[in-house]
Amino acid sequence: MAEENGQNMFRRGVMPLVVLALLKREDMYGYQLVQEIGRVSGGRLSVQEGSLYPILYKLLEQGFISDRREPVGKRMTRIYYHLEPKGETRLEALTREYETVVSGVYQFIHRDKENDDER
Amino acid sequence: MAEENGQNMFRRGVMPLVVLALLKREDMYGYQLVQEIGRVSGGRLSVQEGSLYPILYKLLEQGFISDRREPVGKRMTRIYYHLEPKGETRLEALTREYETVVSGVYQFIHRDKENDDER
DNA sequence: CAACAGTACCTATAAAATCTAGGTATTGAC
DNA sequence: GTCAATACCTAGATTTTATAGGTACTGTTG
Repeated sequence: MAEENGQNMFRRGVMPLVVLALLKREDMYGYQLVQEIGRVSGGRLSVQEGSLYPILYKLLEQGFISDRREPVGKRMTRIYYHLEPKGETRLEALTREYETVVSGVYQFIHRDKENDDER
Repeated sequence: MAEENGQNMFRRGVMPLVVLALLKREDMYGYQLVQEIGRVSGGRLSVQEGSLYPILYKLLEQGFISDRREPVGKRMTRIYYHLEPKGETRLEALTREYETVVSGVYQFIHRDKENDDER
C-alpha cells in the first residue's frame, strides 16, 4: 500500500539520518522532532510518533544520542535527545552513504541517449 | 543488519524506479538487469537476482512492464521485459517522488546556521 | 568429451524499517 | 469542565529487500 498511494516509499531509511541532522543543531524532544521534520522539509517528509520513538530508542542503544528529562509544567516531563560525538561521526557517514545512493540513482533517471556508458 | 554494516539502506524502494528507467532505454532480461544496475551505477547500487525477480513480477502484475520469451542457443530462453506506456507514466511519477524526498532530506543535511527556516 | 565457470531462471524464508492504530496523561484555552 | 493540543508509549501488520538456497543450459578449456 505504500506503493499504491503515490505518497512515499523512498523515505525508507532516511529517518535516522534526518533525526541526527536535526539534533546536530540543537537538542529536541520527540514530539518536537515530529513537528520539525514536517516543517523543515516543507511537508516533503513526515513521521508518525509511532515510527519515531522506536528510531530514537535504537539510536540511544547504539550510543549515537543520549537523553535527559526536563520538567515542564507541574507534573509533565519532556525527554530531550542530544547528539553524542559518536552520533556526529555516524551522521557524517550516513550523509556520505545517502549521497552515494542518490548519485547512483541519478545515473539511471538523468541519463540521456547522448552521454551514456554503453560499451 | 542493513544498518550495522555501513553498506546501504537508502536504496530501499529505489529498485522499481531503477528497473523502469533501464527498460525505458531498451528491453532487457533479468540477469542482464542485475549486471547493468551494477555497471551503470558504478557499483553504487546492486541487486541480487533473488531480489530482482519478485520486483519484476510485481511490475508485471501492475501492468507497468510486459514480458516475452526469446530463444537463445538450442534449449534456453531468455525472458525480456518491456516498458509499457503505463510504466512510462509510472516512471515519471516515481522520478518526481524520488526527487521530492531527496530535496526534503537535503533540507536537513545541507543546512547551515546562516540560511535556515527558524521562526 | 568431461569439467567447470558463467549465464539465466526461480522460490521460500528471514530481516529491517516504517505504518497503523491504538493507548495514557498533562497542559492551556475557552 | 471540556476539549484540542501536547507529549509520551507499544503491539502488530505491512512492505521491501536480503539471504540462501535450487535447477538447468552454454561455452570454453584441457
